[in-house]
Amino acid sequence: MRGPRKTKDRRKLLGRSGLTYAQAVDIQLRLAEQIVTSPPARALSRHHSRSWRGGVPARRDISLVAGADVGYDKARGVAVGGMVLFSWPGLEVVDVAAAVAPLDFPYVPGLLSFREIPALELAYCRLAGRPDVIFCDGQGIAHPRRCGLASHLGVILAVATIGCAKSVLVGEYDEPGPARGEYSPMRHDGHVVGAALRTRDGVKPLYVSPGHMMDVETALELVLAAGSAYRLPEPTRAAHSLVARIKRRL
DNA sequence: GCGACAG
DNA sequence: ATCTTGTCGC
Repeated sequence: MRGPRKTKDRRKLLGRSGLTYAQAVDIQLRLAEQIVTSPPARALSRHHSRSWRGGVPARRDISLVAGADVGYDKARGVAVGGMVLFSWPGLEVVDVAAAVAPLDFPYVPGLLSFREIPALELAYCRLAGRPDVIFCDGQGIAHPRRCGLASHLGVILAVATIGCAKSVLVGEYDEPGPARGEYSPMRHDGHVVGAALRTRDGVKPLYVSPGHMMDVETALELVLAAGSAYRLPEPTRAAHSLVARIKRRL
């Protein structure tokens, strides 16, 4: 017997999660119905409450943001979740939190959230403050069932989220222009589910999609305002390095 | 049946 | 994601 055995049995339990593929899919379908597609406190901000401080757009409805990421320790069979809290729009680190959780769910395309959310939820609870928006490493609604990691996390935590993926899961798009800020919509099933955004000149685009309490335009605006030195927004980048740091200490 | 497939 | 140093390019 050789080659990667597929998880074709939708009735077979996935890892030690106690969930079958079919059950996980049902959960996503229910979560997707709870996704709010408009940004938080929209009436208070929007075009008029915007001001500029240090070149970063400020919004009255956002004073704290967070970056989230997860890393794995295959040997120990655990997932390390990390969250970094930032002031907004100043982008100063306010707090960091990490958590280790058992890795009981396998990596299955389309079901990533079940594998990473346990560690993220725990790290979130350990955070000193409550972010108004969380930048996640993965898809939001740019997902087969409109329930990627960012959407799933946003709904269960009741927090606005944005999916910042390094590669595509689903959706078609035209290559955006080469300059930072240029983007092109990603479509799936006849819907715009996100956008391929050039966060740095001449670099591979970042795939941005709304998670929860978010829309594409606001997501793009916030991602661009959350960093310009690297392809990934600062919050997500900080969370990634935090996780890497924690993993070494194990 | 043949590819594609977040992290 | 993870295994891993140096190296080619702007």
